[in-house]
Amino acid sequence: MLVKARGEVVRCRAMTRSPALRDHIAAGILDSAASVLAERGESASMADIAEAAGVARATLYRYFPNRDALLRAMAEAALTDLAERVADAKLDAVPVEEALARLTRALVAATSRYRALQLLEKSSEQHDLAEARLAGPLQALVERGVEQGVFRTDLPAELLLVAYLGLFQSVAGQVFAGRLGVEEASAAITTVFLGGARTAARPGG
Amino acid sequence: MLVKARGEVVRCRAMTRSPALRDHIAAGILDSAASVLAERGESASMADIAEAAGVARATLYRYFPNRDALLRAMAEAALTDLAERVADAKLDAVPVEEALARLTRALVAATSRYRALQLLEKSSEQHDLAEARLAGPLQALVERGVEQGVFRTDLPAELLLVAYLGLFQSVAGQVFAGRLGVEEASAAITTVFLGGARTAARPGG
Amino acid sequence: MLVKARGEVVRCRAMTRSPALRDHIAAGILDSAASVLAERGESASMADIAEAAGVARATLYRYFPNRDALLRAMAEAALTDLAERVADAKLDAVPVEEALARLTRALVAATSRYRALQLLEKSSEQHDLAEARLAGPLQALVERGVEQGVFRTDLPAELLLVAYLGLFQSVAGQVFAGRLGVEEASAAITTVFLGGARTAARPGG
Amino acid sequence: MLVKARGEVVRCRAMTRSPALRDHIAAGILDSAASVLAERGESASMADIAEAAGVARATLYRYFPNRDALLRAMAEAALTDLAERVADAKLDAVPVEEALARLTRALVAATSRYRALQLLEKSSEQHDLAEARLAGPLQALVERGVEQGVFRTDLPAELLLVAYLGLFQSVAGQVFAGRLGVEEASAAITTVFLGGARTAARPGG
DNA sequence: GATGAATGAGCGTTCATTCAT
DNA sequence: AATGAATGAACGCTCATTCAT
Repeated sequence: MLVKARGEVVRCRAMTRSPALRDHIAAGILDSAASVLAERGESASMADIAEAAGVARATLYRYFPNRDALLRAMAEAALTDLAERVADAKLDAVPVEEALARLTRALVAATSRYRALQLLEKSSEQHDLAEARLAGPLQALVERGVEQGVFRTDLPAELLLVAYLGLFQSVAGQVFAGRLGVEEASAAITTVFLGGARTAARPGG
Repeated sequence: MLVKARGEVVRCRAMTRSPALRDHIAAGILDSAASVLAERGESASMADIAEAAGVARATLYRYFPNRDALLRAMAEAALTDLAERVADAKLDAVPVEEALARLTRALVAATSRYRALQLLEKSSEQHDLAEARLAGPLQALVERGVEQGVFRTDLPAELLLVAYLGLFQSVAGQVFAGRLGVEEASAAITTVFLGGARTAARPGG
Repeated sequence: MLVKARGEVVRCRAMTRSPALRDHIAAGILDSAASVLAERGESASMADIAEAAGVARATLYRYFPNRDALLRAMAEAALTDLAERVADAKLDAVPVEEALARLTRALVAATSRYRALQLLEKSSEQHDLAEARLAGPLQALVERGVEQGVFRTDLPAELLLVAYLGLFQSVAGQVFAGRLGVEEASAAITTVFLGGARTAARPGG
Repeated sequence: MLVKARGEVVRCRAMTRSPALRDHIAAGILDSAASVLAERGESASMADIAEAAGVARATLYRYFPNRDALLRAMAEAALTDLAERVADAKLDAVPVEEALARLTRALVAATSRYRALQLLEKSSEQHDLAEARLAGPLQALVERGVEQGVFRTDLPAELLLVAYLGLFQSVAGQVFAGRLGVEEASAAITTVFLGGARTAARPGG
């Protein structure tokens, strides 16, 4: 439930008192930030966020050294949440196809929190850094698919993963936008990706 | 060859004299802006852009009333450029698969200019408004694919398009990042999408 | 009737064509400027003035190299006007006291044009430079008064002049403000100054 | 000793913490501003003033919402200062003539601060509003003079006051300019005004 | 020679970030 | 440890002045 806390990234100031309290406040801030960001988009100011969280601006900075750190912490929180769901999905226990479907459904369902991540798509660091948590299991799954001969081998596994993520992000976006239900979106992502990544697939020519 | 021109968006001040000259200068500014933005990211200031373009900041504002307008104009310019390439690809003249491959190659190749668009992905307006130019032919292609029985019919054409775009954006991003060549990326996008969108494709089960 | 023209101050650009036409245009500009300045105060922009005069901003600059020059030209025009009135008053022909009364009446009456001068009070140059035209006769008058034993000799003539000008400016301001008629103002200026400057006057103690 | 304080004009932002500190800083800024303005004239930029005051431009704006407010505050401060000196002079305790001499000496001596006011002479508001503080005692003095038969009654007291102010401003200006010492200036103002305003004075005719 | 555009400087503002209390 | 204030950088804008046509 804790959100980012004494992790390796922040920890800059505010190291005293009970860490539990710290985490609690930090979590509260992140929650407020998430809703403010979701409403007002990335244009929301630190002042807005601080106010929504009920703390002074300077206090906000005590917890998150700068705007970027806050956003990254939010992403981290979301990713942690998603990673949990992925872990819960026991992907290893089922065939690759089934695992992919299950995974996708879980992620799309959790997608509302994921929204904040959209904001970070470009600050590339988090791709490398934070997404590791989520990407790990995905990567593993894709690699298993390759090894088991389910996925084509003419493309590197990383590229397949990139393809999946793009597909996911784009179609999941339709769910945000209210143009698609969770089920339809999940099915679309899964089937299109499987179709495109399966061994059988032969390029158009 | 001119880029944004006497269009409906800008035209705020500086409306006199030869429109051709105006457009030429505006195009130059957009070019400079594109490279600055590409290098320094969205953090580049208007002053930076003005300097790069070799004009005074006030002049910059003469041409683009504010930062947002400038970015939107850049997106427009990029889209126009891409749209031209798509038009040049004569997609109607060849089978859907071939058309898709050609289209993808053209877009990926032009992708460097496309980078600026990344910055705008979220200012949604342009998605609806400007992208129409580019989305039109793509949509048409996908719809042709559906009609000709090349593409699966259990997913709406729009969704297939969304899937393609996500795939494209994600994989093309690898080209930006220097992790992939144009050819590999194009092939990956094309084959994965075709595999996933083809009639033959059967959901994971 | 001509206003500033081929004088020693401006003459910067616009030296061609018929000097008559030039002067005429310049006079027109000064007239427009005077009314605009009178209405809007010194906050009136060059654009406002140019528009009121019916010329392009750049043309305005052709006639008056900068804002200051324009204002100075206006002051000059006003001063010329006043100087004329002073000359007409034949101050030399009458006793000092009478001359002073006449002079004051003439100046106060012409005071409406003088308004523009208010704006320049602080740009000291004109005190030295332009006011010479007007100050000359005044100075002469005061000096005559001193020589003839009408005015006190314990104060330098220049200081008496300064005192007169302050008195004039302040009381004449009441006429601008509509709080005083020309006659009352003139009488007040004259009698107070004469009382204060006359030989008889004895300091407070 | 503090200068403008929790008054009715400023107080825009920065309203918290100790008002004493606020006032102190504001006073410091006004002091710096006064010297900068005195040196460079009204052309001094907000940046110049901020630098001279040793604060950031943004901070300057925190204390004074705009240039005009700053200038007005300076005028207020100067007037308050002058008003204090006038109050200290105990004008009521001595005969009118002596009071006038004392007053004038006090004002001329304080005149260096007064210089900033020159800049504002035309922004009429302060004439009506702020000068009340200073004009009150002066008016009272003049009225006393009239009542006691010291000053002539053929001119309204207000006009005598106007005359005094004009005289003062003009002659005090010579002190600014370094062309006159404090004593000479004071004596000139006093004797000329008394001579002109005394009952005995008879108009030139 | 008159014009539109360009320039540079300043204004007033917002905001992320830092400092002093 | 939390706060208000300070900072610096940028934004969007206006305007006097200059340039190129």
